[in-house]
Amino acid sequence: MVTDGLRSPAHDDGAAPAEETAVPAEPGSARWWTERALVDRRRRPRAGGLSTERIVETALEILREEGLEALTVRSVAERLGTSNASLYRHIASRDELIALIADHVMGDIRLDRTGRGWRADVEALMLEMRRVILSQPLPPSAGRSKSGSGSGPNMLRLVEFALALYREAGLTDRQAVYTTITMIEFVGGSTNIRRSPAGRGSNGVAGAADLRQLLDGLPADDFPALRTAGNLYTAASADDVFTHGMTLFLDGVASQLPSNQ
Amino acid sequence: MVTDGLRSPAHDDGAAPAEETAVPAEPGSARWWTERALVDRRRRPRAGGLSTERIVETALEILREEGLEALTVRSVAERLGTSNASLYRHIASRDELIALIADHVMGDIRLDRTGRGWRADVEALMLEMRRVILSQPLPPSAGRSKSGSGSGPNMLRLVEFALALYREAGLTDRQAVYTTITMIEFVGGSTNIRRSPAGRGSNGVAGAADLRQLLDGLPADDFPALRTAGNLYTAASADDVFTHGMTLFLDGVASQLPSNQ
DNA sequence: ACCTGAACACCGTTCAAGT
DNA sequence: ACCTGAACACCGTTCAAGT
Repeated sequence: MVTDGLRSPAHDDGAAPAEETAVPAEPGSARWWTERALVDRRRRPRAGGLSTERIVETALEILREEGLEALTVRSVAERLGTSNASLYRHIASRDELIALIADHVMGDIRLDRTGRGWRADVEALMLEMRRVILSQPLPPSAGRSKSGSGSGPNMLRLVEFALALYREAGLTDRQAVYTTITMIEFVGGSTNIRRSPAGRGSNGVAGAADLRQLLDGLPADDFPALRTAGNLYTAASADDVFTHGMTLFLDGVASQLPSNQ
Repeated sequence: MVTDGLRSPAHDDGAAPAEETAVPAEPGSARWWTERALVDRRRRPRAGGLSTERIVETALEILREEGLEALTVRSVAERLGTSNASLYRHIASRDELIALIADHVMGDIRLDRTGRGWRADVEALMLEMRRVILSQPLPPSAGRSKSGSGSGPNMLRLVEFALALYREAGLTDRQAVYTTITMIEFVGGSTNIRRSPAGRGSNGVAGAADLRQLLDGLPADDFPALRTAGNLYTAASADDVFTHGMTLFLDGVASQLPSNQ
């Protein structure tokens, strides 16, 4: 399954004189970011013309104002006052656009030390990550879910910051790497589900009544634990769950520090 | 933003005589599952006709054989030998189909006790969840990312099992609920990113060389931690990272047990 | 090198008409 | 109640032709 992304079932192996490009890099992957940096260098933008930057910012506007479904190549072009075909001079596909947006947004994450030790630093970082990811309107994992994700400049900057944090806290290089990746996955996972239908910043409480009703309709004897814990389950806010999960994570990290052994 | 899912910008408030339905429930939400259970009861299937079950199973075939992009309402209809319009007698939209698939797949998760204590039980459960989620071919969070997710019958069955596990381990009701949700989010998050371009069961090692090259091209002084930890970062396998994260999680849970205080 | 109108090959969904 | 052909209103992407 090498020609992923192509629609035609016909492969053209050997037809082209093999210009080293072989398989096109998947948007968001390490190779894609590498190749993109090279291509970007030989651009000759015109006065008042398009640019990747302008495209991404316009796309982000649409995303925030109208949601993911409204974000089409055509809608971006329209808002920019050009034809949709013009965008393909700067991005090769809609997937590329989304990969660019995903990393662009991560640039909003503030990377600050609190001065109150590693645990406070990590906690602040995780809350900040969550804040920014949730400020992204709709595609909970649109960009992040792609394979090889996390290779964009802003994600690398985040990884660098986190690695240093964990190393200074006392973890080994190996532990720091694994813990950093785990942290990123965990925060991402916490924003994937249990967001209320309304979207944005709501806490899941909105759907509590609906969930309550669903549980009430269940066969009484088949879900004893869910029955007794019912109210807690339906009313659990996403923020509280995140705080709890973060505590578990931090406790786990703490138990690996040399000072703890 | 109440008319989510509709394309027309025109609202028809007051036009319809308000048949209690108001806003249509979002596919995968608690209310949607509840309403669906009712509708399913008054079906009168014909001999050899369609059924939601057949549609979901056919869709899953396409998903496994050809990936998410190939899964269209039309392709499902074609494989079933009917017109695409016919499917709309059983599902109201493609989103509904995906929500049904997402929960259907969760039915493959085996819920067994190991007999070796809560920690072994939780570990087995998490590995089993991960196995099944990764066996789902491509939509890492297609169904799970929708708001209010986790209300399908198979997810409820999983939640029930996990709640009982944590309660018996010694957590309070509240802790058990929060820990269960955290666990589900964590496992989901671990399958969202860092899967190799090839898809399936690969461990991220596939893209190691590409990532290595990307790091080598970075400004030397800006990423010191990433530089020194570089090889570990590029070569980290998704399975090893998951195992590490699971250990952090389990250690965190252990520290909350009464026996630990 | 950049931009564009027009077209191609798809989508999901609806609806009137049939059984 | 169920099924369907045909159509509607979109998509992403390509390509020849322009500057």
